[in-house]
Amino acid sequence: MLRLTTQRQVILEELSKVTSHPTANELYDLVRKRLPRIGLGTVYRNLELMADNGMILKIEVGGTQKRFDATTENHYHIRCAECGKVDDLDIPVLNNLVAQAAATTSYQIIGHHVEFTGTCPACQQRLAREQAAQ
Amino acid sequence: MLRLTTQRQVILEELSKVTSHPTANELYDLVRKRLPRIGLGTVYRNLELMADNGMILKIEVGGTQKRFDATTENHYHIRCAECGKVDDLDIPVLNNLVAQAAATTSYQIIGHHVEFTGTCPACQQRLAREQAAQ
DNA sequence: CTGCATGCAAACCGTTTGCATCCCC
DNA sequence: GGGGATGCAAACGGTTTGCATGCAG
Repeated sequence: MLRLTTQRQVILEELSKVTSHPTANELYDLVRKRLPRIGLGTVYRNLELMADNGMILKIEVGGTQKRFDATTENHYHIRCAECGKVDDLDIPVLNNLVAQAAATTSYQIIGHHVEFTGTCPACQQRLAREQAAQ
Repeated sequence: MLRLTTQRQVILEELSKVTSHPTANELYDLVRKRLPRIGLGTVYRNLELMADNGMILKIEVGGTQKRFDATTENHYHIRCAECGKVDDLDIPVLNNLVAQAAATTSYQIIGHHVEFTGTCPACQQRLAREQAAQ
């Protein structure tokens, strides 16, 4: 089944090196430093494939682009409404919430995700500076 | 400020009539029955505008398209991994979660959203039928 | 050797935007 | 009358896909 190609290895390695929840394009830039001839399509195909196989986590949060994470255990995120940056949140996963939801819906539940929206420190400063300038 | 145009009224009315969290395109189809000459751009512009003014809720969940909701109070959703359908979940909003998150991040928190993933009843049946057929 | 995986480029789809015209205040 | 709002169509950005070739098993 899953063939162990150089591209696949390098994509996974580069994703593991980084904690920034990169988009496919950001990862493409990282991987291209080691494999200059890799195609963007290959990056997309492999990210999708590895996510399906549970090797990585696909984070489909608000904002336009999908993001990826080498940490596969469920955890929550906060996204900056200004710049789109995504950080991990260190709060416990609410497993009891799944039971609660299961009791009120006829869907068969697969998983859940909590996403906070906020302003990251850098954008807080920038906004304060811009306001002061007026 | 917000001018009360026919288009704006009709978009809001049609969104209020419906509980299905329509995408911009679905809403465009609904609105076009009453205003055949309305442009898709107008629908997008007004949805964005009304969301910014707190008149409607913009739901940026997983999946590709944004969805909209005339109910503006925070509530949680479940999305079918198969067909993309989105339904409301009748579980209480976790306001204490915001305090918990605030304590562990340097972001200034604006809000939060919980999204469950699952298989909707219709897709459960379809999948069972497809499996039986093999 | 076989067929899955790749590189490349074109297509796709949802969304945004520029512009001339319109019409609400 | 003036400035925001509209309709239209073109542009945009992220993602997917078709195809000929390459390479892992």
